[in-house]
Amino acid sequence: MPPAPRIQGPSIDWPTTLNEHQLAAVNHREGPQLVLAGAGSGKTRVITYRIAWLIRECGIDPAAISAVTFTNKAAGEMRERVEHLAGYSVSRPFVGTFHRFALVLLRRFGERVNLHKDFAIFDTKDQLQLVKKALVAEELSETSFSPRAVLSTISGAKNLLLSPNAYEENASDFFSRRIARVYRRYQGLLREAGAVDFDDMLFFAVRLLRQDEEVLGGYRRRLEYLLVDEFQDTNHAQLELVKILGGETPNLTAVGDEDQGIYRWRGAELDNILDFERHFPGAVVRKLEQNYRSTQTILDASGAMVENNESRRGKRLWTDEEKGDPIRIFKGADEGDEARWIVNGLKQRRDDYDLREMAVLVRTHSQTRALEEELLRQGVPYQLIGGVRFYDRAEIKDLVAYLRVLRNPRDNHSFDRIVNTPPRGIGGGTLSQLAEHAETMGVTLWDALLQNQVLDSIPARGSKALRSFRDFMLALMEDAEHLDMPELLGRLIEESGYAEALIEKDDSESRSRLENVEEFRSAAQEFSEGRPDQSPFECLTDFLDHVSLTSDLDSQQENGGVSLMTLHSAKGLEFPVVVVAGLEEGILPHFNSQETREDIEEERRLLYVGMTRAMQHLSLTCCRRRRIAGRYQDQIESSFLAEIPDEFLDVEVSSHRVMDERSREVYSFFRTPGASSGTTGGSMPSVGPPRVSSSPRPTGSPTSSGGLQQGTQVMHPTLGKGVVLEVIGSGEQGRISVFFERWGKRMLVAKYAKLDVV
DNA sequence: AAGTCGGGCATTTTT
DNA sequence: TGCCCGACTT
Repeated sequence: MPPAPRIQGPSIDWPTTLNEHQLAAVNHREGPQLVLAGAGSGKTRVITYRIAWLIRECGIDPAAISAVTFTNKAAGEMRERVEHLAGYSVSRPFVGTFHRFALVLLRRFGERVNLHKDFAIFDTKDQLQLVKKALVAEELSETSFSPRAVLSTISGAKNLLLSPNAYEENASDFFSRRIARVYRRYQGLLREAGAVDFDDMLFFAVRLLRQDEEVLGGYRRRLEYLLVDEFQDTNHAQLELVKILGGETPNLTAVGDEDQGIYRWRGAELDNILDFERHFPGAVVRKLEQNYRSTQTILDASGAMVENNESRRGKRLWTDEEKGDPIRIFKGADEGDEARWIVNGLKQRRDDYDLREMAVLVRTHSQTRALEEELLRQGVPYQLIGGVRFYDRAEIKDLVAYLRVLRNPRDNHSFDRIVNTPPRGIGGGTLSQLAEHAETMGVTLWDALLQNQVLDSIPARGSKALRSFRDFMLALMEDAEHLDMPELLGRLIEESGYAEALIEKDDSESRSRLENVEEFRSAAQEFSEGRPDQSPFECLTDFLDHVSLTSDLDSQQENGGVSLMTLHSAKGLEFPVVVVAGLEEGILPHFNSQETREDIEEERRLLYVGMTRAMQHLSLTCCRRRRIAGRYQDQIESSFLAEIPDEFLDVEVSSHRVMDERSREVYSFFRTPGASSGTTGGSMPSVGPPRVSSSPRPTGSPTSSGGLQQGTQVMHPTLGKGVVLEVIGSGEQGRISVFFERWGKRMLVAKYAKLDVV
């Protein structure tokens, strides 16, 4: 419960609380401004103080201010700080995520863009299943159209605000024309189910504002000041949303750091921040370069590295604090050796730091295994951040699907999920008959289920099960009108046989599932208690929205251990002690992200984000050999390592030698006939100083498969050195199988292979 | 209709 | 090496 309304927060002495540049950004009056806020330069501070300043010093109505960010967590922290600084008042500024902003809009006016009144929000897993359904409907095979790839294409289209029609108009090749059809079908399935996906929320919000002058007018009149955090992560739709809301003369404060843009692969456009003045003419640009987090060594080292990026405006971070320790580099023998060194190092720091002040950052989740094993072995408590999310668990998704159907029985997708969960004798045969009836009648599965003549035409066993399913669902729907949510959930878990099925099984997994079910129920309880004057139905809608938009229901609880997480999830955090592990080619930069300059630059930013999380002590590690996907591979240290000047480094090379059967095999493979050059180098990474030339890639003219034969040594612009194993076919169909020393066997399409003979 | 086995396959993931 | 999906079995 909020405390009694009051207007004033604590008194603020602005000039002593903020540095000169922060103050200028906070005191900015009219028009657009871009605040380029380096890591640790106090960007959240600028946003929160600016809101407080507008309210307290300029007398702006809080309701005329909106601040949007990307994560619930950031929004929550910001809200808290704003309330503290600005004090409570009758109205409040909107502080939340882009998606929540759009959701508020669409819950009110969604019907004006043909959205279902009670639309559900489908998450990534729902989306993927829907894409699969769409592929089946379009008679396309999953082998040639990978659902994930199709989904990401659709998502990309939506981010660019391309409707299925618009996308189709731009689709020139065979592949994208097919995708256009899947996109259209996918969107149809969503509509049919009365649902939207994450991307739709932004898409339809923009569409609504574009086509409905009344709604837009209302927003423009009310909303005077807009603040956007993490502007480097905005995609086209979000930029458009900001532009529309801002109108001709946007009072926009955009805060961001192009060096920390790490979501390009998800549609974020760095150009939104790089070309800010073009998007918002007359914009004032300010830089925050004083850092309050790290030592000068960390700032200089990371700065020197990220300077290799072209896509940046450039800045130089400095601090009043001391120079600090050099950055420790460790080159291990393998991932076990690496983990051992890391854990030993953390243990040594235990005297000076709490374990929760330490973090190990990795590029991919799979890297955590070796680290976890070692932490476990040495008895060092740790917490894995961002593993399986609560709401992603099957049992939670089941219950959510039940609730969705209760709220909106048209939701075929959720219907599919629960109709036989737990197993109640409604198998594929019965279901496809029901679906057929629904199809011919042109109604939803649920509507078909209500028709007695439909059930009568289905064999007795199946129809009996369907009837009983229908009856308890009908009863629950009635309950949903007047029971509060915890009670409704209780009855649901009971009537559906969900609890019973789990209790009956009684293995360790079922028990933990049952626990999660209970946890879900108490989450519902807590939620509904917080809003006593809502009708049960409204409360249900809000709760489902909350579940969809919240990544971890019970935000990570602190267990006092070392934090283990990916570089992506480390953004926005800081730790006195940080280790970034796996600085190897193929890991960081990741092998799927080194096709283009933009790919590489994003990987470099990823490392930059990791390094700048560190306050006092930073270590970077790599190893000569690593098990990747179950196979040992020889590794080459990341070229990023060579971009950090030696003066900041303290390098240690592991004395452990690695030369077992398998690596010898690979080694000898490259010394066999044909490899006359005598450069044994290849598969054995150098142990010397980290000096890899920054442009080692000879790019010659691409060759056709002509001239290539088994045993030919070749060079690929990104995959590196390899040996041709086999040439298959020729011309359009030609394939070449190559064994790359770094990646192993790869099949390439001859036409595009870009191979040079060595 | 539901459980078991084996092949294919492996990023990052704020909402 | 382990997970997930699909085919196959009972």
